[in-house]
Amino acid sequence: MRDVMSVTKALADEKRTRAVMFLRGREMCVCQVVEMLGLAPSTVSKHLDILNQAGLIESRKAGRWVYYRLPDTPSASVKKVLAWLECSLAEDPQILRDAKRLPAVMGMDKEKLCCRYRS
Amino acid sequence: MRDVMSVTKALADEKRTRAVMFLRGREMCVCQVVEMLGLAPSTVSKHLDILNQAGLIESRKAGRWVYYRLPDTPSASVKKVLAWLECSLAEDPQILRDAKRLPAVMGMDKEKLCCRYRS
DNA sequence: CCTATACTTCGCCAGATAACGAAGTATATC
DNA sequence: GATATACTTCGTTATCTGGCGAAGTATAGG
Repeated sequence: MRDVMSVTKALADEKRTRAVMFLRGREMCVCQVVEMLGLAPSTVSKHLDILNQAGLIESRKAGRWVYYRLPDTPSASVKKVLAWLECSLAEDPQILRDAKRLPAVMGMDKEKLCCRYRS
Repeated sequence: MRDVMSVTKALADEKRTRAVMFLRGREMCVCQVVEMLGLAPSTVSKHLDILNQAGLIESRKAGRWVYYRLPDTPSASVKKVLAWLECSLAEDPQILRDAKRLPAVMGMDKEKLCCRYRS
């Protein structure tokens, strides 16, 4: 029960669900997610932690950066719920907007990107 | 997005998720759900409304009683999420406890059951 | 070392949510 | 009709949650 509830609660926030969706197929550091969601770094960090605790994403530390991605070997339960999101949100306008914007954010110079949220 | 969020928010509460689970394969009136969850009728009514709005259950009015059940023809999305719950919670202790108690509650005289929450 | 920086943790605040009982609605029964 | 009853709606309260900025942690580079 606790595992399932941690997943449903994690996904019961639009920003977190969007984050899961744009982590499909790529790694992102926190500041890239910050740029995509337009939230404060501390807020994004918390969101990512909640998704991580639910097993919906995992993290990798590389120097100063922390990269988040979908789990390499998700549990059967997580795999199913990700597949559900995938097909239920495939044509969602917000998700499509995010997907369209994603390449630009991924391509941005990290220096400029990370400095951005201090202005 | 709104549809998906209404589902995740509906399931982000343990009582509501339990309710979905014990509505599998049977209709229940509100007072039976009240008995199962141990909550006030007004609270249960609200929970059932939230599940209903998300398309996870539907209702049928019969005289003074309102019966709730899983949807006869769920959307593809709802069908998938119900299947996910089904398999992720199959062996959950709380769900098993509920399943064990369910027959007794279903077998109770409705008069006694519904009067119960006025004491 | 010392500074800069990428991220997290902490403390706080505003808004959302779950819970209840009381009041309201609708339907069966007398 | 009047009463009882099954449920819903409303109003209130306590708790949870999402948001921020400030302070803390850890790592790269001078």
